[in-house]
Amino acid sequence: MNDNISLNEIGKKIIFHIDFDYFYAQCEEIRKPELRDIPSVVCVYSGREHDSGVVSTCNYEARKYGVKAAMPIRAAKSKLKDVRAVFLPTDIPYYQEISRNAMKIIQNYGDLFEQVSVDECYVDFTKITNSDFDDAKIFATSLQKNIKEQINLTCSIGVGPNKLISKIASGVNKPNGITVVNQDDAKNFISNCKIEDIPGVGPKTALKLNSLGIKSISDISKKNIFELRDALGYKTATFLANASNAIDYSQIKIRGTSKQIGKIVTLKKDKPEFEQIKMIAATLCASVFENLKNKRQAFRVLTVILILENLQHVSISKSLKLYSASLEELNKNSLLIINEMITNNSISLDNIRRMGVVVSDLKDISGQDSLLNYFEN
DNA sequence: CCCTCGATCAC
DNA sequence: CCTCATATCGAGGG
Repeated sequence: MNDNISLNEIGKKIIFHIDFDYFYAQCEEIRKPELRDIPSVVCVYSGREHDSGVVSTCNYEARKYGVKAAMPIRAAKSKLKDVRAVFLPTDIPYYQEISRNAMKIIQNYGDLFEQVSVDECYVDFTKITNSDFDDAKIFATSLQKNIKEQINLTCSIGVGPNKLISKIASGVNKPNGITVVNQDDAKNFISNCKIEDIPGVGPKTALKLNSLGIKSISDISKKNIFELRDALGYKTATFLANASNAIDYSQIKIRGTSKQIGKIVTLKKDKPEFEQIKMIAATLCASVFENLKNKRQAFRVLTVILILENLQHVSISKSLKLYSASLEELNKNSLLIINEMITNNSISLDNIRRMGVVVSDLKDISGQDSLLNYFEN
């Protein structure tokens, strides 16, 4: 992390966090406007059993009935059993296309841009606003209007002196909201947030903080930093201590090529034979390979992940001596690892719930003919 | 330092 | 009942 920034500069920054509202469900509304009036739920069907899987996202009509992201599909259906509602599977390529178009509009504002995910990005508006938060509000309004007019997509924007504040701010007025928190208000703003509002603080970290007697954000700044480090580790402790004072040194970072590519699937409920496991592994490898090929990247590290029936994760990885872009290599090594897992770690086949293949330590190989030959196979 | 593995987060 | 993909951190071993 680059903390190498002079103090004068920090106070002047203006960062936008832009978040597309209920994104997948809103994309579906864009192509099927009739969905706007009824609860709609976009689902990730796992295929394990009928209707097994979770809610990816849903529109605000569905939220009125208590439906939420990450909720089991069956639970969502039960909440909506008495009303007309629509359940749809995800169509990621379609959402990506809408995302690309919207992100393009945002990038046209010119300054430093970091896309965090398909529906989220940060933009540095320091220069274009001349560090004026009133100007920033006008830009946010115009940006929102442009995206709405050109793509028919609504978004929520948080404006702050750093990524942390803008990220939290974008969640304050949703959907279609703008929340501006200037430098002077930032400390007060963060003090009134809940601990779990801080990005990076999930259930586990909240629990650890609680056991230190920390229940509010101002409790964090009162806590001894060394105690905090012992409990949370250096990075998280430092980040949180700063965050509790509305300080965030993290920089907007243009994201290049991916650092890892993976594919994970849920197995059908019946007890798998080893032959089936091998076939699934081959499918996973083929999918990862496709992705690798499209991105023109080679890998050096291969990881196989098993998720057991008790939801425990087990993973084994192997580093190759050389970078590889070969499906053969991928297949061969994934099988080696799976064999090792089953023999060494005494994992029985019918205890496997999900299986995944991930490649990492990736290298861009576009333009390298010798390696590209691998891809033609 | 590098490697491997697990944990955590958040989408 | 419990998806899927990615990034990051830290511990522990070498």
